[in-house]
Amino acid sequence: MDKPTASQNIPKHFDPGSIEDKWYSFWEDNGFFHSEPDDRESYTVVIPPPNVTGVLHMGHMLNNTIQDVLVRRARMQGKNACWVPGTDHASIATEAKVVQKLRKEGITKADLTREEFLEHAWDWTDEHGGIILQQLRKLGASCDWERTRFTLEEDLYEAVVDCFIELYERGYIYRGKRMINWDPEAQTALSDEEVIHREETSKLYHVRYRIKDSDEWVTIATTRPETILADTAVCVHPDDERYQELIGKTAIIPVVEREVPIIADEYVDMEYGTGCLKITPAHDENDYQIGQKHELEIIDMLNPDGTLSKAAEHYIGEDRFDARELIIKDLEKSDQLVDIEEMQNKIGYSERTDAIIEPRLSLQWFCKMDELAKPAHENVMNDNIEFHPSKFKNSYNHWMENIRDWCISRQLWWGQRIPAWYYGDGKNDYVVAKTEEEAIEKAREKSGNDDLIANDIRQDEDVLDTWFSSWLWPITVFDPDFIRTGEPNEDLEYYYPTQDLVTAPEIMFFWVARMIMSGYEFMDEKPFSNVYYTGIVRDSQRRKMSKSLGNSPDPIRLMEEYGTDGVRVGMLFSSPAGNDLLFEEQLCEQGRNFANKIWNAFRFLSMNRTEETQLKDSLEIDEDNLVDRWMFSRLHETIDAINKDMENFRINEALHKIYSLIWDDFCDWYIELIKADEQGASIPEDRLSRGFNFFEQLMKLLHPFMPFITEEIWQLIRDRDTEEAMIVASWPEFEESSVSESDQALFESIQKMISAIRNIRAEFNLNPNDDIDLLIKAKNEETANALNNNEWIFRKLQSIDSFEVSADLEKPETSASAVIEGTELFVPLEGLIDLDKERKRIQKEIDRLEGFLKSIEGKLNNDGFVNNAPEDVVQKERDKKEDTETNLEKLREILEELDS
RNA sequence: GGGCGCUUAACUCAGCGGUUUAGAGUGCUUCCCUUACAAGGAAGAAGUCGCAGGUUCGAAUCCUGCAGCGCCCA
Repeated sequence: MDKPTASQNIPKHFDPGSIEDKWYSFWEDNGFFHSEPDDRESYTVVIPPPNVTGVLHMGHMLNNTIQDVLVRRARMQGKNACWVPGTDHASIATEAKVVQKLRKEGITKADLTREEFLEHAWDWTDEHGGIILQQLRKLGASCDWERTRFTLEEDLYEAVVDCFIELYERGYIYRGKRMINWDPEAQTALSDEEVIHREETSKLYHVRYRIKDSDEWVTIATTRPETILADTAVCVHPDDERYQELIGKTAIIPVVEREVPIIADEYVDMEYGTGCLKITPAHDENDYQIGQKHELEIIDMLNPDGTLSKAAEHYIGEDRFDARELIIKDLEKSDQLVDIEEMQNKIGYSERTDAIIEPRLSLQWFCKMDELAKPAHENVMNDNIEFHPSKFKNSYNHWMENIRDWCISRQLWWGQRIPAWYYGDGKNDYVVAKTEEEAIEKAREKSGNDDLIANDIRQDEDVLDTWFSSWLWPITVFDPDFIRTGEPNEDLEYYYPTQDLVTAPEIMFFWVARMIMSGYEFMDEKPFSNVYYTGIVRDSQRRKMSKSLGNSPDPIRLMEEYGTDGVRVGMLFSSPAGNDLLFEEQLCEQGRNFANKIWNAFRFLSMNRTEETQLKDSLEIDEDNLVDRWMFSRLHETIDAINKDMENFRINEALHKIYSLIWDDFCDWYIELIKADEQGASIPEDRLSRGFNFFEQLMKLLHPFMPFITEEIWQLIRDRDTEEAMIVASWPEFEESSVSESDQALFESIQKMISAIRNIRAEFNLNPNDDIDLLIKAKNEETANALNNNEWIFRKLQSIDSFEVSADLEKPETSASAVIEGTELFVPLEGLIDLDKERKRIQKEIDRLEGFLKSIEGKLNNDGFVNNAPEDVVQKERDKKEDTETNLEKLREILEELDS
């Protein structure tokens, strides 16, 4: 490939669209993403598998960019980096979409057999599946695509079934009738985590119940009056003086006219409502507990679709909310509705269908949590697994301490079918087995009926919670057989435990906690060492970006418009760990502009290159050149800082540092200073070579963040063999000896002097091309020498006629001046200078320094400070005081002379 | 109700070990199309770090309380 040189036309604007696909294919085709176990240290990340039929949104964009940054850096560090991609079948979400699609075609789920439905679901998956993986490629994700997994693949499916059987045999899984969250829309049970509670204004209805054989009434309060139909008791607090008389009497439930006992239980809050509680054991968790305690009747008044069942006796077939209206009218008619009060309460909605959740007593499969949770809890609290940021340990701790058994069965078809087989209607007439044959055998044994045949048993119709499959992800992506065999294969041995997991805090309980549980249960080892929680991407009104709100920009469009590198940088820039990110397109613009800046730095260097130019293989600075030494020192200082930031997952900080090193140090100063000495001339070869060498180092540091432009430039700088590609280039090594504080201090003080001169030019409207004379009265001989040696820096950056530096220099008259660290700068401006303006300028600086001095003196005059603060801190203040006093003195002198 | 956060420039946010009268990007003002880059350069204005206490020699930073906002859990 020809390297761009002076003779070629390099476009002024970087065009990301023209190179991204090229480099992505190059990386993929050459196997750079692929990992096989070897002798190197492994660095492994498993992707949080997105919904198989989903499309990329901004949250994915952020999350996967962060993963890619971590993986690419690890790869450059020489680790065997493996990022396993894949998708999740997302049981309820996908099934809901398929049901919706069928509905549009006039088909309801009930019309279909399980097999027919699954055929539709697979068609849907084939049609929409994998789009998101394609989109991840666009984002530059360096995933090992050969390891792509899908949670419903045959062997992963089998692993989940194995896991169920194994945990059943270990005594963790049981079947029971318990209060669960029922989604009437999807008609399935949900786990506690799948219910979203939202605060709303509701009505609290006060309803009076007649006391049997008396004219007395008791008034209860409820937000769900339709459930009155299933009341089986009224409950008061045993210490409530208002109701002592009533305890033990019988109340008559309105509308259904059922007689129920009035019981006493300390659960009742005397302050809430009327202090009288209606008890509906079938439709409220707490009522259920009380019901159990007092052996109350349980009346289930709801059908699975949320309509009223025969057990309700009234409004049968009506939806529960219509029934609510109807019963209110009837209560009014019978004069039993006493009051309607407005109040705030939390209402549970289905995470997926947004239907209002009905607590319902139901026979489901549960996974016991206490034993499984123990090591998972401990090992996060003791930082064996580190959370970043650590504040999330608190919510994790709280959840773990209050953990409840996990409802794992779902009344759905899309997922891993529960391997339980029933041979009768009795509570325990079932066996858990992997195949029908095994089930028959076990059933024969358990029932004692040796004549049982396949027709006598039927498999459980339900599937398992999606998270019951994805909690095995870090294990089964490497070895799906492990759950069954207990013998790790080579991959599992090598890659497990993985290193880092990057995910959103909202799935800490759904997924992270459970992966940790399954990791310890099956592997006896953590699944990962670090969990990095990203922020939530919000819009400028702080709303979470979501499809339904339509407030999320399409990331693909953004990448096309701003370039993938630009969008990646834009997202990372304002995204510290765990803090939400208010996304605006402007962020992408900043990223794009940065890419363009880099491109033009490259363009400039290339324009000074000819076919004959020889670049040195590696960076060797000119030790006699302060600018080289300074840049080298800054480079190493930054390598060190970036390494530390990355180790602490302060990714945005690391990005800021490389951004500033490239833009502020390299472009604004280093490049300016290696420019040719004469207009129209080319940069001498050795200087140019060092420029390129530095640039190569910068590109390496930037590569994890901006993979495309860095690879493009890397490849345009030299001809490289495939294995010399940027993606596998070695991460720059930090050398402490390369950092020189004195070189940096000297150069920085020269930078300040240049800025001071520029300020003078701006204040007095001097054209950049107008020559000035510069006289510098150095604070001492040493400084005078140093500045004299670097006269060329001043001349390169400023149009200067005469340049004079000395420790004892006679001040010129009518000049503009500045004092930098005790060194005085004079720019004679006879005729041009506005003395009044200059006086004000100097006075302003004096005021600033006086304020500064005052604060220093405040500290030094404080005995407590001088006696208690560490000596070096006190000394620093003394030095500052002295320097400031020197500067002030000089400025005052200058001002005096201006006045005379 | 319990827990966790947040409140810093006009806007969006950094500020991790307490010690340069607080940083970045955007926006704003002035100048500059100086042949790498106007998607740029230079200079500049802009903040009693939510409020009130406390600890300390010293607090945006640690502690307590309050207010406002947000999230999670029941």
